[in-house]
Formats: sequence, C-alpha cells, structure tokens
Amino acid sequence: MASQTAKTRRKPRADSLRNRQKLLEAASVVFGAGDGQASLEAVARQAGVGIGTLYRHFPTREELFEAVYRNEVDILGDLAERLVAEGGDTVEALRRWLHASIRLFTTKSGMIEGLQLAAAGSSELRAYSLERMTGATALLLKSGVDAGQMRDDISPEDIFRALVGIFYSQMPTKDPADTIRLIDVFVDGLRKR
Amino acid sequence: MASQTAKTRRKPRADSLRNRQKLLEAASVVFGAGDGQASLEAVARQAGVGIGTLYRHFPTREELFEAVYRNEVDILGDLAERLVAEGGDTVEALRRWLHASIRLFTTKSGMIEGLQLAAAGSSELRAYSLERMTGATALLLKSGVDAGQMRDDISPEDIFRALVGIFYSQMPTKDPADTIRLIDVFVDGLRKR
DNA sequence: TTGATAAGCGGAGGCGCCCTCCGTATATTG
DNA sequence: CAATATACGGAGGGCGCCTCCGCTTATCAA
Repeated sequence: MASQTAKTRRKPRADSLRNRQKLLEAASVVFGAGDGQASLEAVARQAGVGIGTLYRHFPTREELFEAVYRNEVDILGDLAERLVAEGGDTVEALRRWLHASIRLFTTKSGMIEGLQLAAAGSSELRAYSLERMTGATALLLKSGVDAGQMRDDISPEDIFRALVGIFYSQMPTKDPADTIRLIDVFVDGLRKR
Repeated sequence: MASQTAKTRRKPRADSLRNRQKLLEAASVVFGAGDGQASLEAVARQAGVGIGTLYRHFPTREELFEAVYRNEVDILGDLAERLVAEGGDTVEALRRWLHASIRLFTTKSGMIEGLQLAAAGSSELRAYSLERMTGATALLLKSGVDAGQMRDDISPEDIFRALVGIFYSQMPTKDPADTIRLIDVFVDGLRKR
C-alpha cells in the first residue's frame, strides 16, 4: 500500500476538527470587525476553546490569518460556481459576485491588514488566491460571453485587477456604497452592445 | 493685555526640547529598522529617557509616528532646496533626490506601515506630505527646465506619482537596487533630447 | 542671587496579551 | 473494553502598554 511513506496514522479526532472549525469562524468574526490586531485570546474566547488549543492548531498568528483567508477565498470561489450553475442573467451574476467580493473585503478589512503579514511570508498564498479569484472571474465571464451578453475582448485578469484597483483607490475613506456604484458602472461597461 | 487669551506662558524648558528631539531620533532608528510594531519602551530606552517622558511628549503611538514622519518629510524637502542651491547638473540633482527618497522609504518601511495608522486619522498629514514632496519635486524640475536640461511637459505631480507607483509596485519582495535602477531609467527619460 | 513654583522627569505598578508546558481527558483502535 | 495516541485547558512567566505621582530642575520675579 501507498500508506507506507506516512506510517499508519489514526484518523484525526473529531473534536479536533470541530475545534479547528470553531476557531476559524471565531477568527473571522473577531478579526473581521476591523481590527487585525485583535488578541488571539479573544479569538479563543469567542470560539469557546482554551488558548492552548488555538496555539496547537495555529502556532503563529500568520497561520491563523492564512487559514481564515483561504477559507474566505474558497467561499467566493464556490459562490461563483453556484451562480453560474444556477443560470439566469449572467451580467447580474457577475455583478453579484463582485458585490460579494467587495463586501467581504470591506467588512473584513482587518483581514487584509493581517494578510500583509502572512502574504509577506508566503507568496504561495498570493498565488493561490490570485488563481482562485481570477478563476472565478473567468467562469462568470465565460458564461456571459457564451450567452452573448458580455463582450469577449476583456481578460478575466484585467477584470479582477480592475476590482482590486477600484477597491484600493477608495480604500480608507470612502463609503462602501460608492465603491459598489463604481463596480456597477464597470459591469455595465462589460455588456455586449 | 492680549495675553489674556493664552495666559502668560513660560517659554518651554530647554531639557524638554532636548528630550523631544532625542525621542524623535530614537523613534526614527527603532521604527526604521523595519519594525513598525517595535515597543515604545524600546524607543524610550534608545533615547535614554523614561517611558513617562515619552508618553508626555507623544500621548499616543500615532502622534509619535506622525511627528517622526513630518520630520523626515522635512528632511527631504530641505535636501531638495539644498541640491538646487548648490547648482551643478540638474538631472543628477533630481536623481539624487529621488534616490534619497527611495532610500528613506525602504529603510524606514516600518514608518510607512505605522503611517497607515496615523494617516487614517489625519488626512491633514497626507496633505502636508503630498504638498511638501511635490513642492520639492517641482523645485528640482524647474531648475532642470530652466537650465534646458529637462523636458518641460511633465508635471511635478506626475513625477512624484511615478515615484510612489514604482516604489509600491516593487514594495515587499524586490531588491531595493532594482527600484533604484528603475528610477534611473525614469530620470533618464526626463532628459531633454 | 535667590527663592518660589511651574514644568518636566523617571519608573513603579496594574493590566492585558503572548506563548509554553504539562497534567488531565477522551476518541480511536484492536 | 483496555491501551494509547491525541487533544484539551489554563496556569504561569515574560513583556509591552499606559497611568500616576513623588522628586528634580529650569525659569522667572524680586
């Protein structure tokens, strides 16, 4: 058997998995609330586990951030797939997805902040999230192009970069509603005419 | 008496001024070393004053950052004036000034980081530094144009934005030497031909 | 000069957070 | 139902934050 290399390992304990998940959710809540510096003890409290448990699962602050971030990126990726599968107006689907992305970035601005720590260390994470996000964009775009509703001369990368650019240019001061409006303008521009 | 409004105030004590200056220098050293999170106690230690003294001068972390930053921006502003006054090759002067700016930004990357805190609060600081920096750029540019050595169809704002853009695009990973090289290319492009 | 006093100084102390370590508890396995 | 690998909680030591206050000193008026 191939299990030779990694010895024979027990399967992970159920409570361990549960706690890991609780920690992820708690971290999302605590850090999401605009404070990327929030204490890890607060995260453990919110999760209802001991501080030691937190440290066992995520030995460093960065690892926790990274895990939460991956989680949220995956949520957005899944959302794109779901929207496409659902069918319906493709432009509306793209619009919704971009809105969700912006909403997540703004509500979790603490994340972004914390990420700069994590991203500095692991460029693998950058690559992963970039790929996942452009992949999602590509999916939505393709379904729009196939349906003859969107122009086909724009690359998913450019769309995603535009998202990030719009987001950052507005970043610290402006009302999120303004950002959403800009996104809508942009999406309207993607309509085939 | 007109002193009604502001009472009669003694002039500030000499040791107080000295300590303030020592703190500013210490903070520049401590935070400059790439760590915007460094402890304030370390700053006080480095300055050779008590922690209480630090807090009296700069009640919040942000205020200290802001003061240090203003100080450094002023240094760059003064440098531009000095370079122009000295005469000599104007292109070389601009090049030197941009190098100095980049060097300061990279060695003090901890500053930039800490600044995001301060800048979030005081957009007045943003305005001040922007004005001071573009002012310096304008001065250097004008002296180059007057000497017939630089093209006159580029605005100081654009030059400064280019500086910032180049800097940020390279920011976390790349070798500072690469950034310097890009700056040199850019400056070369400003030569009148 | 000198004494009065406003201004400034240092650092002890209370508190919260970081992280480690280990005795206790429990899920998994045969 | 053991046996044991795994995971759990939280006490505890260390450090940084910030306040508070008794002591020191620069300034000023006489």
